[in-house]
Amino acid sequence: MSISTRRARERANTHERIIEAALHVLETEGPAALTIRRIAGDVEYSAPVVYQHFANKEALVLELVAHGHRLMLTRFLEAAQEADVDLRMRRAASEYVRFAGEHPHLYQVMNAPAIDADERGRVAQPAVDALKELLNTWSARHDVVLADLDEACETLWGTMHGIASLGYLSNVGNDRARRLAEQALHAILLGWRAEASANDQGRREKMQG
Amino acid sequence: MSISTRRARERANTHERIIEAALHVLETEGPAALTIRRIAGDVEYSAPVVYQHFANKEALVLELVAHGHRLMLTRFLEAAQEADVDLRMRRAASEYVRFAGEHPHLYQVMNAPAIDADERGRVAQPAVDALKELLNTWSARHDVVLADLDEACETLWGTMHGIASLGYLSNVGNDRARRLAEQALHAILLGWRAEASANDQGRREKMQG
DNA sequence: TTTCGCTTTCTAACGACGTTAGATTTCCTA
DNA sequence: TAGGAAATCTAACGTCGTTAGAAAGCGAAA
Repeated sequence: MSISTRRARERANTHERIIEAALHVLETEGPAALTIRRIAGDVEYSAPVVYQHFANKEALVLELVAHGHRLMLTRFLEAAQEADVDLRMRRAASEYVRFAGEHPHLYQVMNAPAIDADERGRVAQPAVDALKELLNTWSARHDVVLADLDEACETLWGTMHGIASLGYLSNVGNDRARRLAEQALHAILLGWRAEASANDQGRREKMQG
Repeated sequence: MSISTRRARERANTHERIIEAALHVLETEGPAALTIRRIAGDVEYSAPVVYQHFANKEALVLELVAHGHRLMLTRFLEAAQEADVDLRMRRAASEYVRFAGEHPHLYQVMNAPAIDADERGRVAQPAVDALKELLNTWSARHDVVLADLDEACETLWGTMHGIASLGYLSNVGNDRARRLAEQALHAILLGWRAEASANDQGRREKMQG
């Protein structure tokens, strides 16, 4: 038994090393440098060895995407330590954009259209759930009844992604993008609260009239 | 003179046909199918001919990006026909997302990280200016003094791009994305107005106290 | 200890890509 | 109608992802 377990351990180790090497190349040299031969060279193997661990390049890249989302979730959960709900949302937005700025290439691959939408959805689910919960407690805290929590979630997610994108699509730097994200979040939440209180007022007037 | 002008005309014609062929391939079959050989074949030439009209593939793609932005600007200006400022903004947002949904591959290339940020900024400038003007009249209409018009513009742009991205990044369809965009825009504008009126009230109280 | 067989790993290759050099053809001019 | 410039093509280079088949390594049975 000992020998096959050792083999399995070595196999798993190589698997891990390939992912690490790929991640390193991606982060330091960008997606164009991320070739199978390069990765194989970095782990001191020939190219075909990579295919014993991953069906194809896409599968390997998907692992990097998953890794990226786990990393992002960690950040998110750190921000969730914050006691105050409003500050928590603000920090979450800020950290999201900061992540995009600190790992630009990884972030770009995480959100590349080439990645299958279902797969991306799968690996991003935990982060989406965390956002959903956060948004839920926020709405409870401010007595704001959101018409559709999922839609509100998507709106926030999309907004943050769009503004984070500005960091590399335009020449808006990351610091500025972070400020923009906080402002946008602030405006949206304020808007939702304004709408909610307007609805309340409308309902009250109807009751009285 | 007649002969060299004819040559120039033919040259320009070929140039145009290459762009059209490239655009057609991109829109109907996606970026993966957009190869030099394929484009050349579609205009019934051999591959190297393309290089007499474009320095390299990137330059050709940049023309497609520019074309896309012109198309988008057209939509934007159509939406700007709307008399009411608020409806105009709403329609602009809606049309932006609709464009992304109707030309998904073109939109993706327009916002691909591989495109140089400066070049993108150059071709997108007219649209940004139009948005800036629209936002300006909106803020005048509602007596909202935006702290920084450029930042507000970037925020809106980023937000719309992010939500439009949901159309292909996640499984949010284009119809839903368009609704989300309208809602997000509505919330942000409401938030800005709420903030502005809060500032006004604060100032008034200070004057009185 | 030596040979067998399985696993691991490598070399070589395929087809497609962007791109370039050099041969070939086309077409105007003298 | 011959010469030369312009236009165009064929062939190739180096790179990519990927696969087939040879070579090597290594634990177990004779």
